[in-house]
Amino acid sequence: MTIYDIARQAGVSASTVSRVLNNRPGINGETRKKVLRIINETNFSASEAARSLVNQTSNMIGILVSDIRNQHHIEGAYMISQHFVEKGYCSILMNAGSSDESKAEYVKILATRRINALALIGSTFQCDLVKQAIEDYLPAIPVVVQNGYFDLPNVSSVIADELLGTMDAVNYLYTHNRKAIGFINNNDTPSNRKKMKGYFIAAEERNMKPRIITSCPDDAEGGAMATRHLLEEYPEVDAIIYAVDLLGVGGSRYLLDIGKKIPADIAIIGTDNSPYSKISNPRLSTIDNKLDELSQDCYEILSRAIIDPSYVEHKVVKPILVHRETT
Amino acid sequence: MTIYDIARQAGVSASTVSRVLNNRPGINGETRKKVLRIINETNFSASEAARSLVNQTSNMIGILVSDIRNQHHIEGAYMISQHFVEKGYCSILMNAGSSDESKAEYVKILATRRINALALIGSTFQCDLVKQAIEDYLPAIPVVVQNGYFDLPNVSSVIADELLGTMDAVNYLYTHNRKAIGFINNNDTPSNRKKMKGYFIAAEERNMKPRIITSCPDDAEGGAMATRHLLEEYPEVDAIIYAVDLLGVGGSRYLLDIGKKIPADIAIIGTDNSPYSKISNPRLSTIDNKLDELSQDCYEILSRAIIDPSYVEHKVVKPILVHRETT
DNA sequence: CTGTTAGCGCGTTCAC
DNA sequence: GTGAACGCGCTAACAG
Repeated sequence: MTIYDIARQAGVSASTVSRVLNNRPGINGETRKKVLRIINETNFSASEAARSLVNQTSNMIGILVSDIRNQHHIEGAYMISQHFVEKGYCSILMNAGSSDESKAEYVKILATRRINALALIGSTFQCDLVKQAIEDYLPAIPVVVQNGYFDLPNVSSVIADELLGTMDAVNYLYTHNRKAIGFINNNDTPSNRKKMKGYFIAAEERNMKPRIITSCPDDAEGGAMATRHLLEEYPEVDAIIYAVDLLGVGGSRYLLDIGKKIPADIAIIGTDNSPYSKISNPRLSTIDNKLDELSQDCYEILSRAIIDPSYVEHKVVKPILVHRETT
Repeated sequence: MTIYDIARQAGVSASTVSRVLNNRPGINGETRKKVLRIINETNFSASEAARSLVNQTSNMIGILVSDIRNQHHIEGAYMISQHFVEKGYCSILMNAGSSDESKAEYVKILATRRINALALIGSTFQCDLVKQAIEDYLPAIPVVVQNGYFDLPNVSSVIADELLGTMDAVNYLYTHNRKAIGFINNNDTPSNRKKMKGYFIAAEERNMKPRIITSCPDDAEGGAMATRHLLEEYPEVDAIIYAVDLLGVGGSRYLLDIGKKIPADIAIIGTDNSPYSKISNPRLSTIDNKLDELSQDCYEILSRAIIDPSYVEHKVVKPILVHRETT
């Protein structure tokens, strides 16, 4: 079913149908009505492929997330997606996978679909392959990275100052009488590197020996295990900062299980102010990296850049400490 | 940049470029190499819009979820998406919103994109508007509903027998000496109606008075509140089944806070075997509706139906009870 | 093995 | 206010 079929049934030409479809002015009211009637009767829907081809624009916004099952990334994707949908775009969300290769591949896939803008959610997109893919295949459309940075003329960034956030956490704990503060990291990402760096800097400033687990499985179980390891190596630990809330949830559960009191014996601070931190028992204190604010900014930047392709912005937002039951 | 540009630079015709692009056999090795070189040098990527137009297929799979932030729906979407991506499809995930209107609207949007297949994740898609939209706009492509059913020739379904699951939970509690079993529901969905129906049937079979909260906010806070209401009305309650794990997490926290022992005083069973149930403290016993199995089945059915458009299947999977620390 | 031609479904001139 | 003709970028059929 094409506009020609509609045209024939309505006794008009295809261009008239096209005009009706696109709400163009300068059409006889009766003609318009008749065409509209046929369109509805036949449940006709115009091919976006054909439209995209002639209009040279797909009306689509690409949103890439390394793993859509990740709660705080999907929240960001959600926010951006909803905003664009409201503006009439068709925003398509894709799971880009964990490897750099597959992320770059997805950039290319979206390029073949001729998207109008691209949002990359998460610091792990910040890698050479993705940068290269953008340079090669999307050199001219607006791109924004949530929590990552590229030195490219068409890509903006909105970054949480996680180094500062972690430093604040260490300093808070230190000034509240914790002198053996540990840090537990899950995996190696640009974002986590900033957190660790913040931890090291603050520890050094306070003349504290760093007590750190640099990697563990990315779940509650992993947090528990890593906590055990940390305590085995540094039994004196009286506070732990976790690179991710979920780790802290597992860790606090483990500490409770072995008879520690929280926060009396050991204080705990997670990261991200995720739903997990709110519902865990005890409720987790956490470094709020303001991910929702980041996403909001991503959307706004992209919106502007779609109108003015020369628009690029690099923004940094400051995290805050949220105190609940573990500090 | 089009294949004509490539053709000119390579000194061949556009069809040769097209053949190279599509790995068609019967091309001189040298010619192929030269074309490939130019393609790489120029970072050319073929327009999918044009391809879709001529091939009459977009190579896209639509996946609709009412709210992508919902953890167990996104898990399903993830699984289906990954499978199709491996098969070379471009699977696009969209947030269809909570209203029936917007869900139907998204069906239409995907129709204009001429997707090859559609997966609807969640029982809330089971409504007249969506059914109508499928009939009108996607009457001929394979559709599958996870946890919902339509009487339409092209739509399959994979359904969790939640009625049975809830009955099992009631019966388990009853045979373990709980005689005042409550049920807490969040919102009105086809899926939740089945759970409540199961609860009512089992309660009646055991001659138990139904003790129920029919709606509450869809979060831990809401679960806590609803639990308080339930206890106010029925102080004798010695077990509670929650329509959703997260409600149970909030509920158990509330019960602990007011000094109840779990499961000694009150046993608790959630629903879905979600991550929340695993990490909560105490760890939640839960009705596992096997959502991952459902999604896997959705994928398999859709795969088959893409090849054989007459293929339709309606499958029911049985839930099981998972016992952890609250029973 | 390769080029020419036509057409996919739509939007957009430019006539009338 | 409306239609005819062309072109968007690509693939397929047919020649050669």
